[in-house]
Amino acid sequence: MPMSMTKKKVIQIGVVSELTGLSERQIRYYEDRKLVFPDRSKGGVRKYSFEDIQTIMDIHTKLTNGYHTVELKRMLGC
Amino acid sequence: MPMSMTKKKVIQIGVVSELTGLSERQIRYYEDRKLVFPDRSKGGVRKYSFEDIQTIMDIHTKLTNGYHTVELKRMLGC
DNA sequence: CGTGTAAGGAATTCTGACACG
DNA sequence: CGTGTAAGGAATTCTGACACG
Repeated sequence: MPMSMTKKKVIQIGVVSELTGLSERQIRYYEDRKLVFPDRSKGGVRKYSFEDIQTIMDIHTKLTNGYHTVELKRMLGC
Repeated sequence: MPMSMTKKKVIQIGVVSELTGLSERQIRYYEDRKLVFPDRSKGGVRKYSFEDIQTIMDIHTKLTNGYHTVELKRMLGC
């Protein structure tokens, strides 16, 4: 039953921003586009996992390569 | 050069409190006693690693077993 | 000694919107 | 479309102190 560390949602957006080099705006936008799914604290603060950070960096790379968020969403279940 | 995830200081005290079941007061006290060494954000907010969380739980267990923080500090370099 | 708490301030995050295009 | 920004409020964290003992 213990969840692997990579999937534990414990990191706040400020740290994610530092680790990825992306703006909080970008990170929140990817969530808006249904590409990342952070948890929320009782107060509504977003919590990400290390896996989410990987995903976010991947999203940004693909956007840089010309993809659109809608296409990335389609690619999800593959 | 990449640091292992277990040592990345990215978790704030609120989450550490949830994961360990300890109060923030207790967690801060262990730092005061030089038993844990979180990083700090520019604004002074504490950031812990998964390894720190292990350490904190271990400290609390030992305190429960009758040890004192001073003794735990001595045990550190062994 | 190790921990609880009330106190006031500061850092961090949140949302919705306007902007560009 | 994807991202920047200013705006105001809310959640979270910080420190130093008093308390018990």
